Amino acid sequence: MTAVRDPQKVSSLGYALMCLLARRDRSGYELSQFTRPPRNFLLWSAGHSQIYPELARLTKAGLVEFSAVARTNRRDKKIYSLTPKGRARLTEWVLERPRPTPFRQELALKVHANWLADPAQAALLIREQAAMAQSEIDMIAAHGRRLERRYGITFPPAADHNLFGTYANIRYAIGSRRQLIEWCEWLEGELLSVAEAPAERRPA
Amino acid sequence: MTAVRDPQKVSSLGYALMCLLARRDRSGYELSQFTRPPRNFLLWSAGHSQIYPELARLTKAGLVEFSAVARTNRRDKKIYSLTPKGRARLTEWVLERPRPTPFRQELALKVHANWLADPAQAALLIREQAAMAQSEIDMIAAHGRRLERRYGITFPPAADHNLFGTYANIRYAIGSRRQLIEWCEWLEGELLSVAEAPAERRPA
DNA sequence: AAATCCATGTAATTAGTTACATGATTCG
DNA sequence: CGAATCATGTAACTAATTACATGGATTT
Repeated sequence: MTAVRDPQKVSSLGYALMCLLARRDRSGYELSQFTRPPRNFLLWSAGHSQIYPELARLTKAGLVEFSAVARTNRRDKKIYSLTPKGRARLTEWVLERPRPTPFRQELALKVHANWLADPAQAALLIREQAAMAQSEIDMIAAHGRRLERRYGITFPPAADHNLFGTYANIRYAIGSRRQLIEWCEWLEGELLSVAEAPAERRPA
Repeated sequence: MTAVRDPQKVSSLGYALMCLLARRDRSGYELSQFTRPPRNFLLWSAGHSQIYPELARLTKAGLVEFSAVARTNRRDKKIYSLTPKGRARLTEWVLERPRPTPFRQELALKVHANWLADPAQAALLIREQAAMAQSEIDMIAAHGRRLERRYGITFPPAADHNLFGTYANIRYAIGSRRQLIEWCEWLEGELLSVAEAPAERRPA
């Protein structure tokens, strides 16, 4: 009675890879570039060690296939593509309700337990987070400009353009970081306001 | 050479539980209420099946301890509390850089692959997401009001108040959802603009 | 009477991370 | 000549989800 996983069931990561393959054929290595910085902020985070086995599963399920590209003195390169079956499944899936994202941010924990620490030092941590968010915005915006150049378009693209989804996700990624920065700035101000209070009025 | 995990190493979930116990002693069941809706948006998502083993690990590591409360006709209830060692560890940890949150939202994938679907139907999905975010905002705001009543305070609390971290996280949770709603509204508008275009101008 | 809450756990499986392993090419 | 990039994989482990299991008390 050892349960075996339904080989037709596709994980979120599987769909992420299929989303990319729907646009164009790619190798596992190329796919892995989308799941790590700076592109990971737009789609799905994953390491390459998760991607290769997932591609094997998708292949077994008949949702993707690959052609081996032989190369002199090197291991074969596998170029994956969506099968018609894979495209059909992906197209259905796109309109289904996404599963809710579990909320797990260490920063929230540290803010929750903030009262244990010195406010001035906590403010420093928050300032650093804001700076990181800003540099991520810069990276993402630079990536957007690269795309505009490469495809000879200007953002925003029409909503039925191939790259519209990517643009929408860039917009989201930047917007959510701006919101984070605003929050950090408010938080830093609050923390500094108690940190700056005369020492006699604060507990040792 | 089978590697065994360092019993002193604490997972993020472990710190989440310690954060809660730093405020007051609680049972495993009570802790689990914080890690699922509606409170999960403020701290850390987890199921109870993850919490009970984690409490056992923290106990073994000497970071928390419990006193069994005997109850007639019922299984003992365990009330956990932070040990001095646990409090020290938590206090150090609060000021350390949080690990980056991996980005994994199915919605982003569906938006990426949006061009495969009918824009009018995609717009519906997006509208639904915005509505969900709004009802989450309402739940979180209601939770905030409950806290104000229960502790006889008015938000915002002073930055050195016990509940300041909770308030800050409520603010973040609401702000990020507002930002999501704005994005959804923009996105819906864009999708409808191509959906409403005369049929002759769109591909079948 | 049924559903939900209180309360605590374990088992099985899937998902994700970190480390190990290999080897050519290209760039500075 | 050393580092980064291209390229593909496996092994070991940690984290998270889903399902199984139990049972009294309270609410509808």
